[in-house]
Amino acid sequence: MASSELSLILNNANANLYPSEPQTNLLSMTAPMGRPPHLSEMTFSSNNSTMGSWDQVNPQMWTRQNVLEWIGFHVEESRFDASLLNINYCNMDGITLCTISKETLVSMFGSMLGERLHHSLESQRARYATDLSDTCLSESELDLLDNILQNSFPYMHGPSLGPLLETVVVQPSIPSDNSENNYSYFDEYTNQLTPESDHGYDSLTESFQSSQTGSFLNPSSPDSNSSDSDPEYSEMPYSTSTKKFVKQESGEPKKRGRGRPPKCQSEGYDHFIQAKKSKHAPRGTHLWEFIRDILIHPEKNHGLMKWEDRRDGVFKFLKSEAVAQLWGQKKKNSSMTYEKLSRAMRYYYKREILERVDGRRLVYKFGKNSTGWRIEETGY
DNA sequence: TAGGTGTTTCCTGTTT
DNA sequence: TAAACAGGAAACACCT
Repeated sequence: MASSELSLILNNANANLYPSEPQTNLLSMTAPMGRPPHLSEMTFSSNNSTMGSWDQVNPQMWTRQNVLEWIGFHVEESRFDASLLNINYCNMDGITLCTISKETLVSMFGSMLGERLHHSLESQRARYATDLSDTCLSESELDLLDNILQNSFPYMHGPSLGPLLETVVVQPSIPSDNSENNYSYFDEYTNQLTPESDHGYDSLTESFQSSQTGSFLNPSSPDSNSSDSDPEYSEMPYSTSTKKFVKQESGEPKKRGRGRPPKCQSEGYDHFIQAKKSKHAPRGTHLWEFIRDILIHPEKNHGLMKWEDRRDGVFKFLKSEAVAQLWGQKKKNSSMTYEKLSRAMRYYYKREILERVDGRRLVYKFGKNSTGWRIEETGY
């Protein structure tokens, strides 16, 4: 099932995994290093009480900046004493925000501001509430988001928190059928992974902007196997579906030919191409490096992958589709699946970047041409 | 601009 | 029966 929010979560994850560009600071931080700044130590720079870009976006699509901007707007509007707030409560993205109940908002921001925020949030959501009937998160996604929330608000305990995920809905624009979307595992990843891994891929902002333009409309969804009659395609705003392209070409849906079909030239697709070209992925970050980076930070990968034999470089995918989605987000490709990822992995056999591990599913081994994963290299 | 590289996409068939 | 594996084929995007 589609999930632009999960896509955003992935963007966040990738932005944190591979922070390539400085984020636009909405806040001027004056707090000393080493501790999270209190809200009173910051100045909202959202044009003082003017609505920011958040007003133009579905709350579920808000970035952390959008959320901060939104909170800042209401702090200003209500002349609320910002010193009473904790910045930790403001550090969330839209999807997380939308899972929070009114009671929780009140407990976080106080009755006055909390209620105001809740009211504003509901209003905003109502503005963008379209066809949410079939876009609820799957149970596993809810579980995963629950984890996200636990990670995001570790300081919030007790019954007041309530069932935060009850209200989670997702948008239909970016199909992503994977049930293992546990991407905010990386929410706290900031600057944790190997610095070399930052090769100028995505920034959160750009990922978000691109997704806003429809750049990531998903041409196929992994679990559906995307049959030609998949109604999802006909509802896509832009004709980015390769299958659709084939259909249009031949008139009658038939077996498509081998290989990657040429992409269509619709206006939407031009936009897509533009977005991609303007933010190309430079060399340096390869799939195997991406995999390696997840592996060499076991304390952060939260069960996506694990070492089977650290010394020999044998590892296993625990959440294969989640890893694939994460990789897809990194490459701005929302239709990435484990099947495709694994094909790319298999090409590494020839180059001896990976070695085959026979008889074991989801298990691979680094080959002699891979680097940076050995204990001697990483130091741990 | 052409060629190389590294995927990405899709496929059929096989194995677990 | 589904998921994963295997590998051919071709397209695509980026780099040199």
